[in-house]
Amino acid sequence: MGYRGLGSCSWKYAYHHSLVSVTNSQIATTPLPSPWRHSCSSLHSTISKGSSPLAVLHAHFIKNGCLQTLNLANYLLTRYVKSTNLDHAHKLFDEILHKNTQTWTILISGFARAGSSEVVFNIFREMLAKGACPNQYTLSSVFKCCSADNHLQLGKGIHAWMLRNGVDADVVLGNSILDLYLKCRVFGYAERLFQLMNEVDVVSWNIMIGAYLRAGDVGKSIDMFRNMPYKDVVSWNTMIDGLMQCGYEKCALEQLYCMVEYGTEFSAVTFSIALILASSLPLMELGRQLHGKVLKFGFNGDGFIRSSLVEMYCKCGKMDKASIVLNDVPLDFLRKGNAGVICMEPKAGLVSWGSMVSGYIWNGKYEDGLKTFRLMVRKLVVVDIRTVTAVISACANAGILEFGRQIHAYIQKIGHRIDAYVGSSLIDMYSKSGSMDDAWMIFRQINEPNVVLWTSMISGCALHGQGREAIGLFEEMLHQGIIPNEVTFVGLLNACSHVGLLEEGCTYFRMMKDVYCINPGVEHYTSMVDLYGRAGRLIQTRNFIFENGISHLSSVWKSFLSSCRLHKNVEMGKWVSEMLLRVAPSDPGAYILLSNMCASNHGWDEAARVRSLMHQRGVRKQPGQSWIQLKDQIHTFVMGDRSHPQDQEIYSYLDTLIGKLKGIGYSLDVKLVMQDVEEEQGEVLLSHHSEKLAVVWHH
DNA sequence: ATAGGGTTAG
Repeated sequence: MGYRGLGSCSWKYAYHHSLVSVTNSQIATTPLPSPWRHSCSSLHSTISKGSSPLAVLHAHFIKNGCLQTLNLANYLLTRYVKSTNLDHAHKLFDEILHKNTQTWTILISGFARAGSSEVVFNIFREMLAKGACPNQYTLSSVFKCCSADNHLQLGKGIHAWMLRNGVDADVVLGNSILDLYLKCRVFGYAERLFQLMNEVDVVSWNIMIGAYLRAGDVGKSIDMFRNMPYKDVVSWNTMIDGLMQCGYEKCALEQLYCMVEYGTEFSAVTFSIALILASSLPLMELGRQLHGKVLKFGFNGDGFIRSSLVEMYCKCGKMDKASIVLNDVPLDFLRKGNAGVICMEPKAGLVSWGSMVSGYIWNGKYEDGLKTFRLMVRKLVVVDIRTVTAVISACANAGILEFGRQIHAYIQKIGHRIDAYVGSSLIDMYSKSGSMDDAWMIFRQINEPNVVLWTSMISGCALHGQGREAIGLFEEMLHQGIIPNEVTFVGLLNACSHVGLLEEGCTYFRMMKDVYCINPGVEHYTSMVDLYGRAGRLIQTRNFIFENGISHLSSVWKSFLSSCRLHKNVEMGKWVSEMLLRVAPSDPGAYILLSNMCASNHGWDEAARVRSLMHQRGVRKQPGQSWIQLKDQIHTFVMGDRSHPQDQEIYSYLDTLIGKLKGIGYSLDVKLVMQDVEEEQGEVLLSHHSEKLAVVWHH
């Protein structure tokens, strides 16, 4: 085992024979070396006194000069790495004077597993500089870091070096190179490598299929999935999860049933994925069956699965069931006295607590969410920052600023540093709820070159129509060497279109394609159509749509239609709405927009015809709602709503307010009402718009 | 030693 492939290569440093032979001694797999065994009993007393066993061993090695015995030193190094004590590992590493390939490799693979890519690259460079010869393990660790860090150049360089020197890669090493190329989206290279590899195993196929799914190429991945010679659990998991991520929930469910039929045993990951599937469909029945199996197979101690269960019940609206899962301590694990599981438990438990809090928010039960969060804080000392992040994100999407603020305060109280993750979700929350000052404060406070962080600030500016600020941020970001991604450009283009910065928008769109090689997605195209349309360049808009082959996207036509209305171009508007209805016959928005446009030109008959067509086709529109939060309570309003306990007061106050507004020259744009109602009635409907009701309640 | 699950932004 161990060293192969590189042994025969013409490694350019000559003195490697000795190193290579040492490499062949299999330190990590041999039983404890004898000096260690001798000192075992003497060590035992020291260890039991409470000092760290590894540190004691380390001290012992230094005292007896064992560190310069390579296999002993490597053994200790392995122990440090396995206990994820990387600082100590590095220190020990520096103390070892004569390192062999294995010494370097142990350290490199340790840091690679911890995700410290930069450290790995540095050690690897040092290793080459010292003339040590990397083996298959070393290289696959380095490749892993390359793919985690998107470091295509380095990976390519090493691969080229391997080819030049006739270094064979075994399957594992081949797979890590394959993974690198796929993670960096150079599919051509990956495909050629896949064909040229001497040996291809399940993992290779899984890597390929997973990559195609991530890229959204469902057809190709299904094709490969069918043709692969053997499928393991991971293959099925990858396929089911990927289909779900691509929005093919039904297909994913089908594959899940196929998997059962095929006879592949479920792993913990399968349960986790299947439960997420059940909550996104949502299929309560499937979820309950899965829950039964989870209990049967004893997977209920797994934090991921528990939180998926909680989330599933929350999404199905069964909060009581969710809270039962949450409070169900896995007694099995306690009884077995499985120390590892119990140690993991607080963290895993927190994941499900976080899901529970998010679940309450999802279901609009903010009070319960807050209560659960407080309980969580009281019961568990350490709060996992990741779950807190998810909760903040839920707050942002539900628009409950107060809750988010409390969590923010809590994070500061426990003294946790606000990193890019939490920061991004906080910025998102503050900007969505209108507190731009707070958003800026967080942004300035973090000062990290993180794309998501900058993107959330740019998007926040876009949301508030601060186009110039967004552009300023973007330029500053480029100046700092941060590479923008597709989401960054969504925010930036939106900012441009909101403010009507046509020139700038076009420049950035070109920059995105030409400089950053990002293929525009639906959002980018829609933004561009919006940009041209709002600027009144209707012909240009039409040309843009056909030139880019995006006439199948309903969002594009909807934006175009709004622009037609904005610039009162009825003729173009009619044509656009025909296109829209052809593309999206079951989208209520299409009918509303069209009927609105007819109505604003007094084409009441036509407007009514559109509406009846909509009813005929069974398309229904959800009425718009507005919320407002006062203290701990959320008040919900629908247009013309009379259900609020204090509706009398609200309406009379609203009428007084509108009377006053009219007195100072405010007029309601009756054209904005889509129905064929009398002018007067239209005014009433508009003035009782849900947002107005909510605002009035506030006073 | 290589692949798979839930921290952030549209």
